[in-house]
Amino acid sequence: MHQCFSSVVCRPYILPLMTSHDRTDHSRPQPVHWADQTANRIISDKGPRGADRPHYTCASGITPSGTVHIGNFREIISVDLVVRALRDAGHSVRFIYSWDDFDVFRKVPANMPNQDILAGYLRRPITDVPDPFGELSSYAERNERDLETVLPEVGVDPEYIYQAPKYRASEYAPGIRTALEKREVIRAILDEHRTTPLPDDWWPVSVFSRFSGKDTTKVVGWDGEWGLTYRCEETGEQETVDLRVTDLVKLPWRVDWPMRWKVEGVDFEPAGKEHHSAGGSFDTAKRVVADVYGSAPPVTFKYDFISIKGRGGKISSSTGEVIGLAEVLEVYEPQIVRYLFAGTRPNAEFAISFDLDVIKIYEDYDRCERIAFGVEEVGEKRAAKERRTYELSQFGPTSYPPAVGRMPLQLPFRTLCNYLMITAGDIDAALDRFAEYDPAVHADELPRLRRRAICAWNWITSCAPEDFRFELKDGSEPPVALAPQELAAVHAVRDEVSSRLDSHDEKSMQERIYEIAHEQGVDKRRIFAVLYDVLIGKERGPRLGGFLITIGRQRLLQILDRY
RNA sequence: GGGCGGCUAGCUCAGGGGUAGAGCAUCUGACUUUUAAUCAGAUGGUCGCGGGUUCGAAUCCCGCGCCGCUCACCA
Repeated sequence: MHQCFSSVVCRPYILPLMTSHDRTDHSRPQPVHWADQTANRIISDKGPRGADRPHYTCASGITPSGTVHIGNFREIISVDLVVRALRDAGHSVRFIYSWDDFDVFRKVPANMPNQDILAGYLRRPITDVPDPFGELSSYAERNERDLETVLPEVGVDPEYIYQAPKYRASEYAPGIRTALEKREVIRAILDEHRTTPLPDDWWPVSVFSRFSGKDTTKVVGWDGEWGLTYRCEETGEQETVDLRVTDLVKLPWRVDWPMRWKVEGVDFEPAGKEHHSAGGSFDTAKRVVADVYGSAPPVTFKYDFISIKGRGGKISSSTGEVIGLAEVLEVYEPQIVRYLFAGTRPNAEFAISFDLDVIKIYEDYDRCERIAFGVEEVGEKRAAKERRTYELSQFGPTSYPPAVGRMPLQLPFRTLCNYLMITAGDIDAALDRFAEYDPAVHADELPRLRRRAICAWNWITSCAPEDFRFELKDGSEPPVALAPQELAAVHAVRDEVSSRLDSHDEKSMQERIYEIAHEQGVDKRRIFAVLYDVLIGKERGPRLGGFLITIGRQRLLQILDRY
């Protein structure tokens, strides 16, 4: 049993249930994957499904107050993985994603265009802020759409809930009224952790002014039922609204969150570490949902932050670049994005790398796949974990095990990069260079293979270190200056290529280079440096024997004929 | 000040009462040494410190120490 999961957050609600069955049932082994462990916890904490619980409800959500970045994505994918685990266990699940687009626009993010236009809309609900790109109906929708468009690419497809229309249609009016009725209960809960107590005239609601559109208002009274009176601080105007029809009132975050748990019947929702400490918003929300709304808080866990390695370092820099899911998908294929998150415990921080680590991640994933298919043998415990991680990384109709019934063709990332550099990014030409790749056999895998190739090429052109990159010459460049013996060696290589390249394999070609070095009296280290210089203008390069064969006779002669 | 997490091999981390683990690094060997290539093998740790429980503790309990994060505005 993981210590972190029995934190104070849930203790009052899980203890009675756990003693009744799961804890005492030793016949069933603990699942190896955190998503399955969480699913089990949801089932045992929340009880079996039944008439009043036809499905488990798993929730995620965020304020679309800016570009949704990869750190925010951790929450969504974490929920998705738990949803998968519940469904794999045979349960019906509702997966909701709440956009808090009735939230206030507090500051203009650096990565948005038309900054001064946006600045004019501060303190209004983000659903009323215009799209700075001038395409969609609002700033909120811009940020929502950007994420909603890309999520299906990683197999995530929640039911979206938009809070602005719900608030404006007064769907939450009963919840707001309850908050007003329990004003002092809420105040007491929030005050417990505040340095300065909430002022006497504090109310658990915020109101957007009908006169200014902004939330710079003050509640001046409540009639005990549906009538709420506020004053607009900007215009001095005052009016009384009916909660059942007004489109101006919302709950503050710490009350809004538990209210929605109650309304949607949320059984599970994780939260970032900024929410998950004593006095944090989850901590107060779980008390508010219990003491104000009379409902048990969801099962939860805390997820840690994501950092970025090899590309600026921060997810969201003040200079404007934001690393979102779309940026990660430029370099990592979708299953590997899932693999990154499925393979890391949520409460562990990790970095998404854009540097040389990318190669290792691809290799790790391919190994995981081999283990999952039993092609590579490891210990049973490790195998079980890798298998499950692999399963959770797959999605869609070709989910594990694939319909074709065999392990997908693996194109090693490093080799793929080399081939792409030789073909200057021509993906089909690069795929053709793989001996294992047979268009007739692998036709159904072509989209996936192409996707990997696109990622590899993106990585080479925008992330890979200079040392790694090369560009094959085309023969139009001025020849490299060489000593006579070196020139003779190059000629010998040219002759070899011209007459016998096709009869060589990687190894024999490599050996032939050594022979030529010996025959021409060139140092064996030196001949490699010379050939790399001639071919790609660098001192080092991919292992030469295979490299020459890969480049092919025609392109080699195009270059070598200059000598 | 409160809360959470970490402290295990040189590095990154897994393990969580029963002989201390992996990858990378290092070293040795192989491939007539070539992008941080591949293969075989080896070296390497008082599991932060101090107590306790136990036949047995890296693991559970108590205390302490660093390091980091987070809340105490807003969300």
